[in-house]
This record gives sequence, structure tokens and C-alpha cells, in this order.
Amino acid sequence: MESTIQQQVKVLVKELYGIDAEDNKIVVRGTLPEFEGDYTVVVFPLAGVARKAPQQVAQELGEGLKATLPQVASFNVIKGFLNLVLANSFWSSFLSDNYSDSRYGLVAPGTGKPIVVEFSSPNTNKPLHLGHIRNNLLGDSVSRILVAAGYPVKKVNLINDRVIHICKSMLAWEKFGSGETPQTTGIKGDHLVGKYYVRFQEELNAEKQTLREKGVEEDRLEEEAPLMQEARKMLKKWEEGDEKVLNIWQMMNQWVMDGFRKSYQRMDISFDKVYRESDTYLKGKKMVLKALEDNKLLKKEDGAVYARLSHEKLNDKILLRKDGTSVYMTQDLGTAKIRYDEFNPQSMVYVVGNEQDYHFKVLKLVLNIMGYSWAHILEHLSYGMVELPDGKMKSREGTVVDADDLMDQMVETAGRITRELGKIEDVDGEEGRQLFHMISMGALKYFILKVDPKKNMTFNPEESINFTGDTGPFIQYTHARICSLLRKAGYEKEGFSGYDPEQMLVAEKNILKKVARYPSVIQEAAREKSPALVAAFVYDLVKMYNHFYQDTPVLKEKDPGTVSFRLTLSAFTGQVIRSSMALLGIQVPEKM
RNA sequence: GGCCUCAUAGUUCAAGGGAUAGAAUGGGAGUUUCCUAAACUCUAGAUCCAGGUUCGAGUCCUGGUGAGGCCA
Repeated sequence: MESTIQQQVKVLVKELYGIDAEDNKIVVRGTLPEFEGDYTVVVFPLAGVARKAPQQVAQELGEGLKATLPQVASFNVIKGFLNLVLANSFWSSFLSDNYSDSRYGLVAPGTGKPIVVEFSSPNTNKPLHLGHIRNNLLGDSVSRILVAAGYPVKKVNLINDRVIHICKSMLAWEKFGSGETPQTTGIKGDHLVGKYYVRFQEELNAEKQTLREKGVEEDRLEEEAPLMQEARKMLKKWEEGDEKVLNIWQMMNQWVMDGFRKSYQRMDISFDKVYRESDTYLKGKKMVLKALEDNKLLKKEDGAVYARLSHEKLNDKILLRKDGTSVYMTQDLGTAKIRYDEFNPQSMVYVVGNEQDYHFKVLKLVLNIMGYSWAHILEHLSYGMVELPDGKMKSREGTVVDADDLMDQMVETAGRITRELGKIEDVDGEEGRQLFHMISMGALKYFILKVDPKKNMTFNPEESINFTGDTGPFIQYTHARICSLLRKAGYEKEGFSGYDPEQMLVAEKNILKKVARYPSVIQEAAREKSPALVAAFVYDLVKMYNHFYQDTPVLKEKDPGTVSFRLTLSAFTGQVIRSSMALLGIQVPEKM
């Protein structure tokens, strides 16, 4: 409807003033609740080009719109704002036209070039923490939103499984592990490996302390510690293909991946393709050497290969060190190429924290310099850090919030509160188990996704398990109430009849206005890659529905036409709630 | 030191250059013979500072202050 009004305004401006108005000068938005109207045209920009007083232009446009658009019942002008009131029948027709569309708001699945979304990309040396959760939820939700907006999407994960990360855990396990495995200990694989990573650090610190007492200089401690020397030896052996080291590496990677698989499952996250850095890391090196041959890259006197970035006022970027070893970016060049060749995508989105803004900027530039014309399709979806109320998470200070612990805690809280409220019967059975899972994950996902991805966020563990107010469970609860209402009424998507639109209440119209925006919210969220827009939308919708539900009887209403209208309105609202929550990866229960 | 982000009620978040800056939470006061009170209603409370652009600035520009990040 917004675009219909916008187009018509454009036509009228041409007719009345002989001016071709630019689209960005025609601002149409929802009318603020304190004014009368459904949509508002902001006339100031047009008054400027028409060289007339805003009120006069508004008046003339209002008359024109009323005459040409049958949906416009009346209008009023306040200062430079033209408020349009649509006929109630427009809104009831909107409902009858759309209530039976189970894919309302969603665009048919696209068939063109895919968008490749990379997210998660964990290191295999320790379990997932809160920061990874934001990454995973964002990547997953953005993927779902893009699909809903009609894009084909490939979700990919790049496991950083090379020995550099896991070496310390391997060494500590070998020395102190006495053969422990996830099976013998019952510890989740990623946590077991993480345990030995911590153990390594502890032992290393002890060694450093000993050396320190012996009078070794502070900046040589790490280098001289026997454990670090052993770790370096191990790394070298891995690179040489030492069978024993490779076996341990493979085994412990497997443990970690088995652990991650469980966490992904719990978050309801999956991938179309999983890459392993150990398989792909050599590709980038080849590309760099090839580009050097083609004179696209340069070589320093000491042998290091680099890209010149002075035209961008950036420092040169080394791609191969003087000893021929590769740097992080070298691998990223390789994986980008592999991915491009494999999917022929329209764009490649990387969900990676904003501490790597510079890295991605340079990555695109280097790909360009190396002659890959598709470099511009790389898009860094840069999200902010997750901090705790008392500052950043620091593994050294033990303030890291573990993903599994957090989820356990939330399930427990969901169970406790449900029991206290006494709303469902089967709290100890399958129904309870599923419900607690739904509520806890709903709370966690919503809490994180409602924040603008670009911004840093503070994660307050106590507030995150709050289930009232602007939370996932609040929205889930509204859905459950709607389901309950429909169950009682025996409503089966039959729609409504015999309803007089003149009886429509403001609260009902507000819901319809909101629901009507859903398709454009999906498009906007896809364009911005922001689940937060979907979260804000569904929260607003739910608040409006609750307001309606609070003081508008449905089943007790006498007029059957009104009853069927309210039931259809409720069912449609419930569907949009379910649909938009699904875009956030959140399920909604029928009872809670 | 150079570069990049950010700054809004006590706190956590909103606000496509547009009307009186919205929510939630916490504080205060209420709502249950009625479809689920995990709800609803009322109430007090904020744009870091100084300039500028604009009919109009939380939003754009410049400078400052403060916080975070990246690069050494």
C-alpha cells in the first residue's frame, strides 16, 4: 500500500506542478498513533520543489489521492503532514485476501545464483562460548531471512582445524591425559579438549614462573619454556606428516567436532557444506605464487611476497613470509576461490566479528590485485562484540561464558518457571522436555538477535533468563494464547463472513496495519542482513495483539460475523508470529 | 602513535533527515465471578560537550571528551 500511495503521489505531483519528483522526496510512512490516519505523506520535500506552502501542497495532494485511490476514505492535513485514512473495508479485504496464504510474506524460493553465507567457523581447541553463539545465531537467522526474501542460500562452515590451535591441547593430553577419552570420562568432546588446553596453559605458567625465578628475562620466558619448545616440535612433526602426531590430531579433532555437532543440533543450526582448513590451506599459497609469476604481487629482498596497497593508503600486505610460510590471509584467499568456483555465487557473506574489519577490507583489495574480478561480491557481515556487565570476557580471568553451560542454565530456568506457574500437565514427560527446550532457546536467541548486529552488546546473564517483557517467551506465550483461543472455538482456517467492516475497532485495525508490513519487513531485513528488524516487528505485533486480546471478547461476542472476523484475525496474527519467529530460528509452542 | 567503530531514561535496547525521542527492566499505583496475569493499564525518568549544514538533526559535517577494536 505504501508503494501504491508513493506512485500515485508521483503521478499527481507531475499533473499538478509539472515536476518529476525523485523517489526519495516522496516519503510515505505509517501514521503515528496520536494522529488520525493510516498512512502519512511527508510533504515538506515536495513543497520545496513545488514552491508552494506545505499545507497547500498537502491539501491538493490529499484531494487528488482521495479522488484517484478508492481505498482512501478521507484525509487531514497537519502542518506539512498529509494523513490518509483508509476505508475499513480495505483492511477487512486485506485480511480475507491473505489469511489463507500459509506463505504470506515469503517470496518463492529463488533459483538463480546463490548467496553463500559463511558462519560459525570455530577453532577446534576449545568449546563454544557466548561470542560464538552470537555468530552462529546471526548466520543462521540471516540465512533464513535471505531464503524468505527469495534468495537461494548456501550455508557454509569453515573449521579451523589446523594443528596450530589444537597443538597445545594435544601435548597436554599426551603428557597428563593418561588416555582419557570422551567415552571413558563422559565429558563432551569439545570440553575434554578444552580441559587440556587449559591444563597446558597452567603447566606453561608454572614453567615460566620457575624460569623467572632463575632470572630469565620476561620476554624470553615463553620461548625458553620446555613445553613451548615441545609444542613447536609437535607442530613441525605435523607438517612433516608424522603418523603418531597425525593420529592424535585426527582423534582429538573428531572429539571436538562431535561435541560441536551436539551444540549445533541444540541450536537447530545446520550447514550445506563444511570445509576444513587442513584441506584447503595450501590452495592460497599456490594462488600467491601464481600471482607473483604474473607480476601482480611483489617480492621483497628477503624473499617475502607481498601486495602493494599504497594506492589505498594502506601498508603493504605480506602474503608469504620470508621462510615461505603462509599467513592467515593466504588461506582466506584460497578458501574464497574454492568457494567461488564451487557455487558461482551472486555474493559471499562472511559472518565475522568486527575486530576483523581491517582484515576483510584488505582481503578484498588483495583479491582484486591478484586479478579476481569477483572480489567485489565478498561481503563482511561485521557484528559487534558480546560483553558482560563487568566488561569483556577474558579466558585468563575465567569470565568466559560457556555455550553449553548457558543453554543448560536456561533450560533449567524454563522448567522451574513453568512448574511454578503450573500451566502444563506433563512437565516431566516429553511435552515438558520439548517445551523447556523451545522456551530456553527462544529466550536466548531472541535476547541476542533483537540487538542490531553491527553494535556491541552487553549480555547480562540474569536478564537473559528473564521471561517477561521484550523477550522470546513473551512472544511465544502470545502465540500459545492464540492457539488456545482457536482450539476453544474449533476454528479451522475457515475465514470469516457476515462481518460489517464499520464495526472494526482501532485495536483490530492496528493489528492489520502491522501485519500488512510483514512482507516489506522481510525484504528490509534481508537487505540490511538484520534479524533485529524482524525481532522488533514481531514484538510490536505481539504487543498490539495483547492489547486487543486484553479487552476485546472473542468467543463471548454475540454477532457471529464479528466472532469469525476476530478468530480469523487471531489465526492470521498467530501465523505471522510463527513465521517471523521462524526467521529467527525460534519455534513457538501451542501451549505454555 | 596511526586507522576504524560507538556514545540515547538508573540499566539493556529502539527510532529509514520529519510531528510531542519509543520499548523493556527496575521504582511507584492499579487490573482476575470473563477466551492462559509468562498478560494488561496508569506514573516518574534520557539524545556526552561545543560549533555548523537544513524549513526541520538523536540521525549529516567539523572539533573536543569518553569507551571499545585493529595495526605495530
